Amino acid sequence: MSFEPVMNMTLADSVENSLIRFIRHRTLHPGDLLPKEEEIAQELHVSRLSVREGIGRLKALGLIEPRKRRGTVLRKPDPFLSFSKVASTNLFSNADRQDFIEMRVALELGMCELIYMRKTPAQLAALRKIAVAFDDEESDAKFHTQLMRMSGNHGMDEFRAVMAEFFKYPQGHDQEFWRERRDEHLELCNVLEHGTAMDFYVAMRKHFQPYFNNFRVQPIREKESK
Amino acid sequence: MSFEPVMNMTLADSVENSLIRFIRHRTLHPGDLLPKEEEIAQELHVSRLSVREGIGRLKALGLIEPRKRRGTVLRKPDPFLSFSKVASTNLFSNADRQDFIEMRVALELGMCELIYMRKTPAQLAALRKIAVAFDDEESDAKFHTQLMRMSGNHGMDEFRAVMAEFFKYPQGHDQEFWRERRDEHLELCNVLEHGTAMDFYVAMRKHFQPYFNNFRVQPIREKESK
DNA sequence: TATGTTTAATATGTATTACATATCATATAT
DNA sequence: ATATATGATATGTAATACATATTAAACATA
Repeated sequence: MSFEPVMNMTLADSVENSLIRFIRHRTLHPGDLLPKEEEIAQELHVSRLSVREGIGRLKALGLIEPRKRRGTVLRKPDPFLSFSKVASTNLFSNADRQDFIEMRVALELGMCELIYMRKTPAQLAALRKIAVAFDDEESDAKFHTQLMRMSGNHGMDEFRAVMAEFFKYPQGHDQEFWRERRDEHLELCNVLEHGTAMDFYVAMRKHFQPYFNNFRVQPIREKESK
Repeated sequence: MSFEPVMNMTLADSVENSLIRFIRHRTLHPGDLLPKEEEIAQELHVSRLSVREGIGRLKALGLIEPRKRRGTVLRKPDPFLSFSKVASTNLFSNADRQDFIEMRVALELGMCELIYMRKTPAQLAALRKIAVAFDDEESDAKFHTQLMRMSGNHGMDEFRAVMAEFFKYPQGHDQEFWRERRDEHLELCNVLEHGTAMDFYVAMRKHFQPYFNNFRVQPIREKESK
């Protein structure tokens, strides 16, 4: 059994929650306006300062965009903006990073079928062009970026962009390794064009083998201190 | 061609960025302390208020935990905390939600091999117990939660918890549908225990067929206004 | 009519000051 | 050795005042 930390909310925290609830409960949409800071302050019986702190929080989350004279306007939220900010601090543990790498590989594998379903001749041509011009590690990233774009899933694009920070090839890269990657990329193009969806999955799985070699097999993990 | 909005940074925004850069550049770790608000204010030539706003932002992102008399202490960041907050506002568009559902299915599919690699007899037993006791839609969620836990990827757990909000079965659910799900769950247990990794993937892919039936096939998406 | 300019109103942005409050560290008492 | 009191200190909250940007309306210009 473990204990939860005692509730320790400041007014700003409380305002932050109130604002979020307000948005959901009123079913506001991007473009809508929040009430004036002064009004909110009166409503919640706190000073305008505390309201501003709460609003600042929502701004950090990318939920709103305060504008002078106009008011505070709701934005179409970017799901991965805050994740990107958090990631940029470099505060994640190695265990976290490993989790992300696994998730990234899993996502790309799981997207195989969507890519197969939605591929267009133009996109295939672009992919093949990248594969042919294969040069270095950056080309590899380009190839996979294009592949993910072909999934037609916009969130996937963003997620992968954030992941790029954590994402390096496990082993050092010699010429031979990259030549193999290049060949595999070309083969992936062929399979994607002429094979079945399952063929494509199998090829992708093979392509990711270097990662799987590095994934730990042990089912038991040390419990994080939290 | 489209135009970017003009740069419009407030002092608080600037402080927020400075703090993030500070953390990364000094390679601080969870548990470390930020300088006193007053000191930061002097350093950045802004008022303590602006510093507090910036600090509040980082708090919204779950990066820090200010504590009286002690100072502002860095936290082990929770990668999906802010995402969860954003999601709870219900501001996402339907297109976003669809993306998330696709990502969730993709993740679960892509995790198949990790689950297979890391499964333990105890976990398998627990999974089978859930499958046998299958009852309603909630049981279904339980089953998949347990499955994801077996991937040994902690981030995956959290991600799925957030996704749960968006995640409902596409069609309405009659008795027949749930009976089928139950049978498939039991079959998944069998395959996971006695089949190959590929067998398991195929079974999972089949299990997710209802979702794929709902995924659009058209490769072209309307461009969001952003 | 369509485009500039001026003006005033207004909501957010910033600073200053003062004080409240929680908590750590030290000293003291039992 | 444990418990209690005390003071120092960093964050939390409030009130006030003013700065600044932006909108909308009125007006001017071509």
